[in-house]
Amino acid sequence: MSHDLPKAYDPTAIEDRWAEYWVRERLFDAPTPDGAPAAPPFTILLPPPNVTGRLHMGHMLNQTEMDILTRWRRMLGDLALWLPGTDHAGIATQMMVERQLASENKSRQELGREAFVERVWQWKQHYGGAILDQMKRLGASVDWTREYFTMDDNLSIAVKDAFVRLHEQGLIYRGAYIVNWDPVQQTAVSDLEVEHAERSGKLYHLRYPLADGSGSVVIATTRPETMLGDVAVAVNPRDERYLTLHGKLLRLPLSGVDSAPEREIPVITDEWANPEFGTGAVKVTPAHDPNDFAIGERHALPKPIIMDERARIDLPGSPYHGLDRYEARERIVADLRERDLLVDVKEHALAIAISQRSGAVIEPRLSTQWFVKIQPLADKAIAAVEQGHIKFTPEQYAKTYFEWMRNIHDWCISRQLWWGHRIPAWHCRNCKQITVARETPAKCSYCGSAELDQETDVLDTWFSSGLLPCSVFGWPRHTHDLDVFYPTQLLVTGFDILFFWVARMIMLGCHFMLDVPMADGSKRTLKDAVPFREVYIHALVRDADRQKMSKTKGNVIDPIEIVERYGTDAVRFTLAAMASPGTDIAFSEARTEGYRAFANKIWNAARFIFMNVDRAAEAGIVVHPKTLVNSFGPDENAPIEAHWIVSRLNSTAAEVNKALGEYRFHEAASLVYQFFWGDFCDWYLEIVKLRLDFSHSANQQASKSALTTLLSTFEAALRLLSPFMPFLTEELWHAVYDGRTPAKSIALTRYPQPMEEALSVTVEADMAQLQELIVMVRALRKDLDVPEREHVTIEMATSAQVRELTETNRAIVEKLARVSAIEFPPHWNLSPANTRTRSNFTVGLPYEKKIDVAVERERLRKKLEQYEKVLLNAERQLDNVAFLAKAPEKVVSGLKKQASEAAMLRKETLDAITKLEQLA
RNA sequence: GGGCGGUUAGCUCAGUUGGUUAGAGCGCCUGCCUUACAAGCAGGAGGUCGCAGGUUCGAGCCCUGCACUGCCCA
Repeated sequence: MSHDLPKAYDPTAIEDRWAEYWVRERLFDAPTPDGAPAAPPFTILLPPPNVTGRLHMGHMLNQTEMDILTRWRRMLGDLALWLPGTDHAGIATQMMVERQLASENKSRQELGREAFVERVWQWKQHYGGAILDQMKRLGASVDWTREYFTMDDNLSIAVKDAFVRLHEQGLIYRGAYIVNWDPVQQTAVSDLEVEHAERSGKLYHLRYPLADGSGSVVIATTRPETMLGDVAVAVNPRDERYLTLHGKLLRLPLSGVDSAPEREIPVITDEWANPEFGTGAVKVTPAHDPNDFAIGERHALPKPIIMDERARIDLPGSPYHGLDRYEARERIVADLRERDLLVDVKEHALAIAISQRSGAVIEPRLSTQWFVKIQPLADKAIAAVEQGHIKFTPEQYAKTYFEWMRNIHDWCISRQLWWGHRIPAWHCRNCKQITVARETPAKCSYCGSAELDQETDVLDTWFSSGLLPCSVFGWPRHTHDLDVFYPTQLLVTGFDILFFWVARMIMLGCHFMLDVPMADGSKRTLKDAVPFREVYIHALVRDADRQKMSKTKGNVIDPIEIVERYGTDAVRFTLAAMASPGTDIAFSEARTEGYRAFANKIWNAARFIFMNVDRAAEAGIVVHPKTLVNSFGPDENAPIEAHWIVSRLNSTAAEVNKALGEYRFHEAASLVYQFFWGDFCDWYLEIVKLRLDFSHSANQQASKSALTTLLSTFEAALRLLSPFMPFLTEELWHAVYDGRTPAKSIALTRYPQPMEEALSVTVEADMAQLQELIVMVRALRKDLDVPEREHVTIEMATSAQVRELTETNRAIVEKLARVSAIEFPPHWNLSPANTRTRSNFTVGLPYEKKIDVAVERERLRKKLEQYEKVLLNAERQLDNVAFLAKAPEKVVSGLKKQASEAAMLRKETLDAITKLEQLA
C-alpha cells in the first residue's frame, strides 16, 4: 500500500494533479441520455463570467456553492449537469481591445468595423479562456464538452430568432427617447448600468428676460450649459408668483447662432415645476433631461439636441460649439455673470449618474433606440414567482424581485457598439422602411428595393445571456436536450445581477418556452416554462474588516493567491462555512488558516489509520477495501466507541443532507467539521488506539473488527466531506483503496445516507456520560496540578447503572484521562477541592495539593451562583400555575429534572463550602 | 423620499415554527514535544443578545417606538 504520506499536508503537491485528472478523464460530462433520463436531472448553469474577467472572490464563492451542490447531487445519484461558459460582455470587451489598440496608436474607427470585430475574436482566442482555466484549476465539476460562449453561432441564432419573434409579436419598437448616454463609450446604457452618487455641486439662479422687456424670470438649474437647448420655462400653474407670466415669451440668453438673434421661448405651466424648489421656475431642455422630455411631450415642444456623442456642444455658429459640457458650463456662467444675468450661485448636493463601465458621467440624451415592450413579459415573470414555480432563497429576494418587476420600464436593447449581436434589421435607402429578418434579406419587404443597410447597433449583452437557459440546449430548435434538461433546477448567483440577468432569464424563458411543447407532446405550462425552479442568492464577499473589496481601496483579495497559500480545499471550506444565507462574508484569512489545519488534521488521521492498516497487514490481518463500499456496522460485541462513531456518522449524514437541501452551507460545513475533528479524531481515534493491538497474544478478531470499523467510517467520512474538500478527499480516498478504487473518483461514489439501524440514542447517551466523566477528571487534574504524564487513581460515587457503564469501559476512561484505577468507596472522604459533582455522578481525585482556600472558595462561589440562577429560574416557572397548565409536557418535565439536578448540585456545593471553611 | 436588512463573546459570525443553563471559529490565559497531527493535545476565562416599552405562563426570536448602521430603488 502506498501509505507513505508526508507528515504535513501539502495541497500544492496534489491539487494540480487531480484538477487535471478530473478534466482529462471527463468525469463530470453529462452526455444527453437516449430517451428519458434514468435519474432525475440536476441541471445548473454557471452565471457566465465576462470573457475579459479574472476570477475574483465573488466568483469563487459562487462556484464553490455550485460545486458543493452539484457534487452532492451527483453523489445522490442524480444526472448532474453543470454547464460552464463565458459572456461576450459587449462594452467591457470592446474597451479592452480598444485599449490594446490605443497602445499601438490605433483606433477602432481607423480599423473599421469588420477588422475590429475580427481583432476582438483574436483577442478572445488568446485571452478569453483565462477565467475558465482558473475554474478548472479550482476543480469545478462542470461538463467541459458543453462549454458555451454567448457569441457562438448557435447562441447567435437563438438571439436573432428571439429578436425576430418579439418583433413579429409587436413587442419590439424603435423610437427616439431619452437614454442614459455614456459619452466615453458613446453608447446608450441601461438604467441598471448606471450608478448614482451624491456630489456637491452648485445651483445656479439665472435670469431670463421677458421678450417684451417688461421684466424677467429667475430660474434655478444645476446644469446651466444645457440652457442652449432650452425650449421653455415651466412654472407650476398654482404658483401665484408667476400667474401674470403664463404664456409670455422669454428671450433665451446666449442662444444666438451666427448673427441670428437670441431665441424666444414661452413660459408654460406644468405640475412638474415645484414651487418649493429653487425659484419655482424651471428651464425645460427636452433633449437632455428625462423629466424635461416628458414636459416636452405634454406640451408638444421641439426637442433640439445640443450635444454630440462625446457630450460636446454641437451648435455650429454658436460661440460654444465644440466645447466640452463642463468647459461650456464655465464659459456660459462667466458670460451670464458679465451680462448680469447670474443672480445667485448656491452650494447644492446633487445626485449624478455614472456609467458603471467607463466611470463617465451619464449624459441624458435624446436618441433613436430599440426597445422591448416589457409589460407582457413581466406579467408572466411575476406570475411564475407568484404561483410558486420559482422559489427564491433567501425568500426576501422575491419581494425585491416583485418590486422591480411591477415598476418595470421598457427595455432599451440597442447599444452603439461594434462587439455584440448585430440587430437583424435592415434599413431601406429607398423607402426608409425597416425589414426585420432571420436571414440577410435580398430586398426590402416594403418596396422591394435591394438597397439595404443593416442596422449598425448591437444588442444589449443581457439580451443574449437572458436566453441562455434555453439557448444552451439548442433553442429555438426543439431538441432532446431541452426535453431532458430544461428547466434547470437551480440558479446560484449574486443579488447584484438579480435585475440584470435573473429577471431577464425569467421573462425571456417564460415567454419563449411556453411555445415549446413538453417531451410527451403536451402543451407546456408556466410551471415548466420557467428557466429554473429555484434561485439561491448569495451575499457579497468583503474583506476581513467588512469593507467592500475594490481596486481603488486596494483591498482586493485574489482567490488564486490565497489558494496557493492555503490550498483550494481550505479556501472553499472557508467560503462554505461562512456562507450563511443572506449574510455578507467577511473573508478572513484566520479562518482559512483554521481550515487548512482541518485539512492537515484529516491528513494525519489518514496517516495514523494507514499506519495501523500496514501494521495489521504485517500480522496477517487484511482488511479488504472492497468490503468498504457495502453497508457496514460493527458487530454486536464491538465496543461502545464502534457503535458510537457509526451512530454519529449516520446522524451527521442526516443533518448534512438536510442542511444542503436548504442551502445552509455554513451549517453543513460545520457539521462535517465537528464530526471529523471533534467526534472522529478527538474521541474515536483516541479510544480506538486501545483496540489496535495486532500482536499474536491479542484478540485478533476484535482487532480486525476495530480496524474495519475505523477504515469504513473514515472512508464514509471522506465521502461526506468530499463536496466541500474535493482534492484532499480524492487523494486520501484513493489511498484508502490503494489504487484499487471501486470508481474513478470519490466524486462518482454515493453520498452517505443515514441508516436507521445504525442510529442509537442509548449508545450516544452512554458515550456522553463517559465523555463527561473524562472531562471532569481532566479538569480535576488541572486544578490539582497533577503532572500531565502521571496516572492517578480516581474515586466515584454514582448509581449502579453508571457504575456498570464505567466499569465496562474502564479502559477508555483510564486511557483518555490517564487514570490508573477507578474505585467506588462506600464513604466519601475527599475534600471539596478534590471532588467534582455532576448530575449523575461524583468523581474525586485523591491528590495532595496545597489548597489555596481563597481560589477554591471563589470557584465554589461561582458554581453556587450558577446553580442558584438555574434553580431560581426553574422554580419561578414551576411555581407558576399558568406555566404548568399551558407549557408542553416535555418542557415541564425537563424543567423539573433540571430543577432537581440544580438543587442537588447546589447542596453539594454548599456542603463543599462548609467543609472548606472548616479546613481554613 | 420609498423599500429591504443588520445590531448576540475582544474579532468574524451561527442561533430553523417563542420552550429546559445562548453556541462556533479565530484571538486570549494556563499546562503539555502523550510515537497521526505543535497546522497538535488538554483545561480555562470571556455575553444584563443595541436602547425603551409591550404581547405571552415563557422573548435573543413576536409587536411598537428610538438609536446606530448597511444595501437597493427613485
